[in-house]
Amino acid sequence: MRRMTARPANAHQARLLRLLRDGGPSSRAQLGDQVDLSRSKLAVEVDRLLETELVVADGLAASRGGRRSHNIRLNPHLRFLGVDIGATSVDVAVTNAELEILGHINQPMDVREGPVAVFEQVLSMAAKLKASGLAEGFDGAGIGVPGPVRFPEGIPVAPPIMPGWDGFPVREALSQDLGCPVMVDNDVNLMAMGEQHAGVARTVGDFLCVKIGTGIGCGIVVGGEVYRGTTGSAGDIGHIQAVPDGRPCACGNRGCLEAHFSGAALARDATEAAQQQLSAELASRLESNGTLSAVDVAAAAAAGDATALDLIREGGNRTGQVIAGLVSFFNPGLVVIGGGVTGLGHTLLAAIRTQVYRGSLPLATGNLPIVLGELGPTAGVIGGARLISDHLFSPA
Amino acid sequence: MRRMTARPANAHQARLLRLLRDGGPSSRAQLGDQVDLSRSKLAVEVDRLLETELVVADGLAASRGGRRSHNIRLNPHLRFLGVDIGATSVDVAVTNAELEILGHINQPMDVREGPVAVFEQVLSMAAKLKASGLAEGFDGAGIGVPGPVRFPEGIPVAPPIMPGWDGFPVREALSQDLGCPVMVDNDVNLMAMGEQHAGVARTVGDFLCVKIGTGIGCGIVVGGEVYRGTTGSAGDIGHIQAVPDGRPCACGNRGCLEAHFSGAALARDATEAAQQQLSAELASRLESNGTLSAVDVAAAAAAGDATALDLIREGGNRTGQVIAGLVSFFNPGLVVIGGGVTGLGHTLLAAIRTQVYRGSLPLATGNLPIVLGELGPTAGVIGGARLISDHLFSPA
DNA sequence: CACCCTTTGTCCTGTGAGTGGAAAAAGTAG
DNA sequence: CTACTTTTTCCACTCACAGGACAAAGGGTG
Repeated sequence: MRRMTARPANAHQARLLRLLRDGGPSSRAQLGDQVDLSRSKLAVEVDRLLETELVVADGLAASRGGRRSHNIRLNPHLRFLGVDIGATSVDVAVTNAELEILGHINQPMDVREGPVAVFEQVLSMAAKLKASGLAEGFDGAGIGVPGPVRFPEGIPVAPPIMPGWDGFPVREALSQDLGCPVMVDNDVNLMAMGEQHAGVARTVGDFLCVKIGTGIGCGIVVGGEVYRGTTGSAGDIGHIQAVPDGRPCACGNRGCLEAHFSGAALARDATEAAQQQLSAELASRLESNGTLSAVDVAAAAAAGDATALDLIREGGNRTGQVIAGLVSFFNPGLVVIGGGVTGLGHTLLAAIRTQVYRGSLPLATGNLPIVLGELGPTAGVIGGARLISDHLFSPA
Repeated sequence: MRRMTARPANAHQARLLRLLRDGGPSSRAQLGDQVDLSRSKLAVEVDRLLETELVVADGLAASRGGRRSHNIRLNPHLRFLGVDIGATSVDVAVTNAELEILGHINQPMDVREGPVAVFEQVLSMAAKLKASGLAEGFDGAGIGVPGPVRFPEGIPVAPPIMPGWDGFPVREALSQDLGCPVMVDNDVNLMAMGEQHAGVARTVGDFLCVKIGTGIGCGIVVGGEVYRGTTGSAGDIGHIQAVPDGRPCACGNRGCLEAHFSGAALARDATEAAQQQLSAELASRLESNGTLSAVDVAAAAAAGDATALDLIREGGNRTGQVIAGLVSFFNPGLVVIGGGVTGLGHTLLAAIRTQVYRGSLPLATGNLPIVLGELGPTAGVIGGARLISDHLFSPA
C-alpha cells in the first residue's frame, strides 16, 4: 500500500481526525454530538476525509433507537513510529492511527556513540518491525531524545549527556531515511504526552511529569499543551540545587538533584555501600554481577534490605523537596512520577509524597494526586506517536 | 455621559479594539495593515464599532503619499479603574481606554481590617478621583489582592495574610458598588500584566515577574497569557524552602524564602542588627523612627552601611537561589524583579543575578535578562486596567 | 495650474461556507 | 402492518468575505 500523504484541509477535518484517534471508530451521529456542526456540513467534511482515504467506512454502528449509522474509523493501514532514545537503551514501537501499540522493541544502546550509530540501530529496529508484518511503511514518526531540543527544527541543543548530538539535524535526517514526516522532542515531554493520551493524565489540563531515569527531568503541561520554554530546556530540573554544598555534579556545580538521586547516582551510592559492607544483600549482588544498578537496589529493597530502603527514602526525600517547590510555583492538578526508577515503587512514592504534602501549602496540595505513571516503558513511544499524530492531524 | 455598555460583537472587532488600545489612535489603513482583512470587511467592522460608540473618529491622519486617512481612536470618555490592594497600602488609579494613567492615589491601609472596611476606603478613593474631574464613571475595574484568587468567580481563597477575606465575593460586591464589570486577580499577576503591557516585558511571550514586597510572589506568563494554576495559587513561591532548617515561618514550616527575605523579614533583621549595635546607621534610624522598614535599609545601604548591604546581599542570594531553580524549571525569556524592595536596587539585583547565572545551566541563562520592573508602583494598577480591558475587549 | 501617480474610501458583485428544513431511508417497538 | 425514531441526503437560502471598479483626495513635477 502506498503511504498516506493527505493532510486535513481545515480545522474541522483536523478536529474530526483527533476525535477518531482518541475515541476510536464512531458513527457520523456520534461525531456530530461532539463537534457542533450542522449535519450537512459534517457530512461534507466526512466525505472529503473518505476521499483522501485518511478515514474509511467500517460497517454499521449499533442502533440508538432508529436507523443504524455507518461507522467511520481512521484508515487501519496508517502506521506511526514511536522512538524513545534513552541514555542506555532505546525503545521503538509501531502504532496504528489510534495510537495503539502493535509492536514494541527495546534494545540496549549508548547515546554517546553519536547520532549516526544510534539511528542506524533505530532504523534496523524499525526494519525488524516492518519485517514482522506489522507495517508496510510509516506515515510519521515521533522521536524522543534525552536532552533539550530546538523544537521547531527538531535539533538537539547543547545536550549534556549526548556529546556529538549538538546541532545534529535529527528531524531532517530521519525524515529522509524513513521517508515520512518526523517530529523530535525531549524524552520527558514525550512521556508526558503519553501519559496524557493513554495514561493517568487523561483528564487533567495542567500537570507535571517527573521522569527519573539515568537523569531527572520534568515534563510540563499547561492547558493540555506541552510547555517547552524559551530555548527548549524547560523542565530541566536535574540541576536544581537540592543539597547546599552537596555532591559535585558533572555540570560543575555542587548539590544538584541529579547528583544525589537518579539512576546513575543510585547505582554509585549502592556500590559504595556494598564495598563498605553496609549491606550484605547489596554486596552479594555486586559480587555476582560485577556492577550494581537501580534494579539491584529495587530488588534489595523488596527483600527488606535496610540500606537499600534508606537509599531510596533519602533520594525520594531530596526529589520530594524539589517537587514541593515546583508544586508551590506551578500549582499543578497532578504529578506523575515515571522513568526507570519507578521500579522502586511505593517506598519512593511515599517519600516524595511526604515531602510535597509537608513542604507546600494546603491550597496547592489539597487536591493534588501524586501517582506513578501507568504506562511504564511504553509512555515514551506512545508519546512519540501522539506527537507526530498531533502534527499530521492539524491543518496543512 | 452615560457609561459604555457595548461589547465587541465578534473576534474582528475585539482584535481592532486591542490594536487601538495598544497602538493608540490609528487610521483605517494602519489597522488594515495589521489585521489581514479586506478593506471592505474592515470598513464594515469599523463602522459598527463607531455605531456602538466604543470608538470615535478623530480627525485626519498624516498623508502616506496619497489621500489622507481618517483617524480612529477608542472613545476618550472610557474610563477604567485599577486597584492594587497590598498588605499595608492600596493604590487606586483611573486610566483611559489606552490604559494611560490619568490619576493615581496611594494610601496606607491594613488588609487585615477585612474586605468591608478596605472596599469602603477604595470606593472613597475612587470617588475622590471622580470628584477631581478625571472620570464621570467607570466602564470597568481590575482589582488585585495579595493572595490566591479563584479567578473565574473573583473570590479569594484561603489567603494567608488576609484573614476574613476567604470566600468574600469581591467581584460581585464591587461590581454592584461600582456599577460596572469587575475582574479580580492576584496582585502579582496584575504586576506581570502591567509590565507586559507598558513595561519591560512588552516583547516577551514567556516570563516570570517576581514581586518582593511584604511577602514574595511570582507572576507566570506563558505564551502571553497569565498562568494561574489549578487552584489559582500558581506563583506562590514565598513558601518554597530556601534554607534547610531555617527560620520558622508563619505557615508552620521552617526556612521558607519569605521568612528569610521579604519586606517584613528585612525589617525584622534590620531591627535585630540595630539592637545588637551591629550598625550605627541602622541604630540611629531605629532611635529616630521607633521602627525600621525596608526603606531604612535601602537608605542605610545607599549610605554605605556594611550591615545593611550584607542584609540585602544575603536576601538577594536566597532569592536568587530559588529563582535559579525556577529558571531551570521554566526556562523563561525574561525575569522581572519588582515590588516594594526594588528600592534596594542594584545590590539586590546583582546578588540575584549572580545566583541565577551560577545556579542554572547556560542554555537557560545564556540569553536571559534579569531586570528591575520599569513601572514601580504603577505596574499593579496598569495591570488591573489591562485585566478588565482584556475582558471587555473580547467577544461577548 | 495641468497632469500623473499614489493612497484612501465606497460600492457592488461573485463565491464559497454554512444553516436549517423537508423528505427519504432504515431501523425499532408494539 | 403501523407508529415512531434516528440517520442520511438533498436543496434552497443566508451571510461573511474577497476583490475589482471607481470616485475622492492627496502629493510631486514640469
